[in-house]
Amino acid sequence: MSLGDMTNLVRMRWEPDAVGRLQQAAFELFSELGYEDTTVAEIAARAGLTKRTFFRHFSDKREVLFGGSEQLTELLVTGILEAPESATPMQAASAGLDACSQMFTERHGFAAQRAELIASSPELQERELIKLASMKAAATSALVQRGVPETTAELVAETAQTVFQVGFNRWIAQDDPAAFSLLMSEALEDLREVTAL
Amino acid sequence: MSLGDMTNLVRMRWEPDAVGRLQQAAFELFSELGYEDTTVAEIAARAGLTKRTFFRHFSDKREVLFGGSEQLTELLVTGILEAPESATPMQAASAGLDACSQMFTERHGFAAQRAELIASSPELQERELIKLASMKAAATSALVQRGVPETTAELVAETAQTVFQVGFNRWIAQDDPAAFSLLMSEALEDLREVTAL
DNA sequence: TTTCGTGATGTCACTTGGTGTCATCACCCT
DNA sequence: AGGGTGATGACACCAAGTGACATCACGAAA
Repeated sequence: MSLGDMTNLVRMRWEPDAVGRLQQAAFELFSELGYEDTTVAEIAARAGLTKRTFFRHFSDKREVLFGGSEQLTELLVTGILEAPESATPMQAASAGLDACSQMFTERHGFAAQRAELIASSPELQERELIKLASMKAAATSALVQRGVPETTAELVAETAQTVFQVGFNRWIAQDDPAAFSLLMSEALEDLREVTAL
Repeated sequence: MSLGDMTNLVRMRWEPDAVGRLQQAAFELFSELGYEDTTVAEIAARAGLTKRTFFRHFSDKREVLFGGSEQLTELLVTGILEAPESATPMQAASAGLDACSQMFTERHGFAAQRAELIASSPELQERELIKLASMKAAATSALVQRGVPETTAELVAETAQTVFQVGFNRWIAQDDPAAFSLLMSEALEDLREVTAL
């Protein structure tokens, strides 16, 4: 089988990083022409590839915009699992969100652009929502792994998603990339106040 | 063609209720063959129509399963708006959920079947999620209409969605169709406990 | 009764997302 | 130099949607 493949200085065959080129081309074209008016063939052409190759790297047209979601899920899950044993379920979930803050802080501008693009297309919104749901499911099972009862875990994960959605919207609506964790905490605090009534 | 058809009040042209026939045919075929393995042409054929006519009544293949969502949204919104003026935002949102209980209670079996079908297909899950998001947006603006500040309204609507998702899952997992409102209340109570920690 | 307008449907051609299959080509290893 | 391997290209194909135009069933007016 393959032995001497990808060294870390990676010189892949042909032009390197087909995935990256496709993502870049797609982001540009979606921004220029709009999602619906961009064709997969156009994306592939700008990346110097063909339609068929696009679909070898991405399961569908939307997926090209959702590259980092697996890593983000992993950050979230490990953040939950590595929370102190004494932490309540909700505190563990918050730790999970905090563990994601670096990823977001480094890409404040990009995240905002991307969010705007997604907001412009129902198809992309649908995909975004199911990605969030998938992360919610991952968080649930991480909580269960911590010994939290299933029903509680589901509720906490659902609540964490609420906190994230509210906090994220506030985060991209302001200028400070580093405010991520703070805004998440504030969102949770506001949620407590609102449900208390 | 058939003249003595079944309508007792309204006599539509050709066979009556094309929309209903398409919904029925789609639900049957999705259950029999699965969503992905059912073709729009097949659905239309079973309803005695053509593919083109299907797309005149439904904007896409998924939409045929989401008929009642506008009415449900209206129930939710009027429930929120008609809550007593003294109600807190969260109480108003709960009143909105309560206003939906009749709709659900009457269709416990159907709702469960439908939920199972949706759970079987990512495409359908995406559509379900965006419908929920749309209802959340409607709830938000209803709350704003009540004088609730925008940020609070968003948070409350998001929280209400959490309550609904948890409560709904518990509702279809048990036998009593009438337990809807009760399960919603319990979900909110559980959420309070969990976030308090 | 005849005619006419209207709305729902059928027909057909077309674009695009997505897939299966096979050929090709660049690279690495022996 | 030759062989294996994995990424790509080429091509045919299916299904979701859409636009344009014809058609048909009705109700209403003449």
